[in-house]
Amino acid sequence: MQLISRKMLKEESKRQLIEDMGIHFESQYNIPPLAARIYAGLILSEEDGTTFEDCQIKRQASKSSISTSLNLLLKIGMITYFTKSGDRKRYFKTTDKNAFFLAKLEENLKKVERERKIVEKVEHYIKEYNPKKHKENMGKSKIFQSFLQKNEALLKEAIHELKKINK
Amino acid sequence: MQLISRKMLKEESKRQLIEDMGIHFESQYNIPPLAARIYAGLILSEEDGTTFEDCQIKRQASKSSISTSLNLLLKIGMITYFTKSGDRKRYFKTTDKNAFFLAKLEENLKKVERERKIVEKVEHYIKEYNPKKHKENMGKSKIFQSFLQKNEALLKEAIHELKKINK
DNA sequence: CGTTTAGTTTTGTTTTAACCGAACTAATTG
DNA sequence: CAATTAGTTCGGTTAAAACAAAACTAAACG
Repeated sequence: MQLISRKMLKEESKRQLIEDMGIHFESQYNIPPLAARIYAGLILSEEDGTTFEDCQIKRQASKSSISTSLNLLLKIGMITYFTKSGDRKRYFKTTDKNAFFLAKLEENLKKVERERKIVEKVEHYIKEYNPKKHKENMGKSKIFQSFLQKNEALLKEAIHELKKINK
Repeated sequence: MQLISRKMLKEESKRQLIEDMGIHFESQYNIPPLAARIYAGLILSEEDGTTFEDCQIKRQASKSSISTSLNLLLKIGMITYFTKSGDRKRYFKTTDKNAFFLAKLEENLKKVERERKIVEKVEHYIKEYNPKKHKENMGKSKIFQSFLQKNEALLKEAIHELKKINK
């Protein structure tokens, strides 16, 4: 009785957690809902490696959708798989946490760099063609610029640290 | 001749810059393409305040779309407008840079906090129901955690600075 | 008080995203 | 080599996003 209730508790909290994680991953990694939940499921999975079929059962989705989602997750490097000899199935699992986190940081860095480039272009344009506005803005964006710089530094530092550890 | 070519250069670089900024704003602020380009246009605009009609002409879009877009930008606080007495038109302009940047930082902070909460929930679940995996992961996510913390601190610092200046 | 003006609202249209079902393929197995 | 297995591919459906056209409204001007 107590055991059953504990198991039900676990199932329910897992279900809810996967929903929460799913929503988070959707926006964080820009992936469709199902792929996000599959990924969440793999993170929480107790087995070492989860088959295509198990994903399908757990997510209650169609074969084609599972196929698409797994292939997407593979393509963007969020998951990998291994095989067992004498067994045709593929066993999927999340990529190494550090490797993935590194990829995420690098992407983040690119984003910040893109942002800085845009800001620079804008400043340049305004300076060139709208000097009045440029003078007004002078100094106003200092905090913004310095924040972007610090953020970039923080990212670079973390990336450096991770790379050092990984090899 | 030289003047014309300089003007054309300006128009072309403005057009291109608005496209680039548009794409950036779409993803950065999660707004539709047209709204993003309108906002970009307002940033680069030389006049102090741009009318509904001018937006329409510059963006070559329908009245209804312009209406929807401007109202969206107003609602989420990216733009404001002022009026001139004896003139029914509204003059739109971007909100004060610092105010908007502050809002952006605060949103960013919320995102990071949400992320931390999710990570905590996951750790808690794994610790509770999958102690083996938990032991394996122990320490592995240290860099990640510390990065999140530093990032949070950086954001909080910038927010604090901005608030101090703004009042 | 009718008409112009400035913008809104309502009702499509088009495009894209996310998913599914069913037919298909390629390897394996009895 | 027939049948099963593991997964892919190829339409098709549904829902939502982004925009537009045209009718509408509310103020204000002559």
